[in-house]
Amino acid sequence: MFFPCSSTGKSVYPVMTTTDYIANSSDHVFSHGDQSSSSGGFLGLKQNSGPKTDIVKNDSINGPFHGSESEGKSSKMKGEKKIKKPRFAFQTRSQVDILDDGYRWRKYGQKAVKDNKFPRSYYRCTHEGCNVKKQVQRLTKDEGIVVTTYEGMHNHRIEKPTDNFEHILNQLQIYTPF
DNA sequence: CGAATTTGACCTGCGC
DNA sequence: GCGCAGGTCAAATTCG
Repeated sequence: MFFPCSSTGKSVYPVMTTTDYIANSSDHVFSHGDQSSSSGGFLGLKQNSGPKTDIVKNDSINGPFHGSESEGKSSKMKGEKKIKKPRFAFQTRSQVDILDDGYRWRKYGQKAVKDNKFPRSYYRCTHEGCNVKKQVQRLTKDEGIVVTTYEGMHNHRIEKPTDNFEHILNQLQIYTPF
């Protein structure tokens, strides 16, 4: 296991899913045939079987995320929150929630969601000026799946040299039309 | 001792 | 207008 999360030998593999399902809350997106795991390693980017790799992301109108950072932190984040930031989610097959992707995340909240019995965790990138957020949620349907939703883009280099995962992220950025 | 996590309160958007 | 659901803050606590 050469993943950063080494300790627990989890298998992170396919990267895909848009953020549509989050906005529309349509569950059909989850019905991918995940049994295709272990198909040529974790790097499911090569949609060989055709199941995943649907990075489409729907940042709707606003186009690129220029306003991702610098949110109105005046008092309690009021106003100027109209622009929705582009978000995109991955589904990962993992036994642990903490998917260490090489960045340093600080947890700032945890909430129970209505449909899922598992709580959702909110993380924020600790890098100065990098307000990238992500949330991790485990599916009630099958707890082997963890959905990680990223919000925003890192404006700095990866902090932890994690072997080849940086390469994966690179590909991700290529796939994402930002 | 500083940084990260925990956890309940608080805020906001949305549907009724 | 109210209540619910989701998202964030911040004080206290734990961890390294």
